[in-house]
Amino acid sequence: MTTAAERLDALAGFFENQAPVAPELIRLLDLPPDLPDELTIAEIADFTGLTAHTLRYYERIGLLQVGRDAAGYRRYDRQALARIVFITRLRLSDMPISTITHYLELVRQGDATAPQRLALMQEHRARIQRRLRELQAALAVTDYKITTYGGNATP
Amino acid sequence: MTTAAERLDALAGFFENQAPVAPELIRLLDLPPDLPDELTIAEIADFTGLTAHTLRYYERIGLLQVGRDAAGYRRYDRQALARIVFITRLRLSDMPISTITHYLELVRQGDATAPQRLALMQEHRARIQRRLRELQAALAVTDYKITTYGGNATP
DNA sequence: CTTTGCCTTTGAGCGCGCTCTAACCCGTAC
DNA sequence: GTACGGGTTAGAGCGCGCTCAAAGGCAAAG
Repeated sequence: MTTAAERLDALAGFFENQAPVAPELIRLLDLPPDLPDELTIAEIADFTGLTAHTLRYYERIGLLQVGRDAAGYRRYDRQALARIVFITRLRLSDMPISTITHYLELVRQGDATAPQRLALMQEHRARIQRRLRELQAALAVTDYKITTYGGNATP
Repeated sequence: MTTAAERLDALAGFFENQAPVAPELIRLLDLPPDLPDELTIAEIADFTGLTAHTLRYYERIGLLQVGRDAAGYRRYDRQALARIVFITRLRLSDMPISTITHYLELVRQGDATAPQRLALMQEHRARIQRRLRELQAALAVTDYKITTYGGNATP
């Protein structure tokens, strides 16, 4: 069994494809080959590492749309799963939920919004790169401290 | 004039030195050579990019101790400045304020706590590295999206 | 039939890190 | 003197992203 994080890696980037998730992806994702087409909230939570609470919250604020079965229970198909993974990836890079919502809204509006989506992603990439530089600077300070402690107990 | 961010880089890592800030650092930091020994809150805010509100807040929660002049105004010496920069660096790498407070408390307790401080920094370094990997994964997804938009307007 | 456990909804609560407000004080410029 | 642009305090408020609680429904196991 892989970890939730590894599975996220495997699925990320594919949420917009209308085509069904490719078989090799399913293998990568460690899904049982006889995986039902629809997953429960508990399975999605287990798979992605999000809590069921968070998944319901995402739906409540309009970040996600999920169907229901006869009993009123949520049913997630493979595309929903891929979308959740994509959202998770954006969240992990600190994209605000409002921006993700906006992005997905653009997707729903169709091809005409592609340039805006591109711009949004480029801006996000720049932000990530700034953040990477910040973190590397912080890492340097931390390493400096660690080295100092290693060589000399006096701060 | 350098930016606040560049000045932060120059000062980071030196807060614990009891020695006065070295002259070459002062040059790096773009401080006027006749810099008074004590700075006002507005100067510190300008220098670090923090707001005066935030500086007061940090002091209120015990993260910082700052002296007062005759009129009751805060006066920051060079060591205080270096400490603020160090704190800022840790904050930028998402160290919780409570952990920074704890770390500075250990520093105040003296050399005996060096091993604990070392451990704390090592743990923090590991966290930063995890975060760097996460961000790089997110960057890959973002780049995938950008490439897709570049090659083909259809998502 | 009842227990058990997971599901549903709405709404409230929370932890973090600021950020702002109100009421007041200080020192320089006119 | 008085206006003005700083500073001071204690305390309240806020935005974000969850997280939990209450009250109840569904279905398989015993």
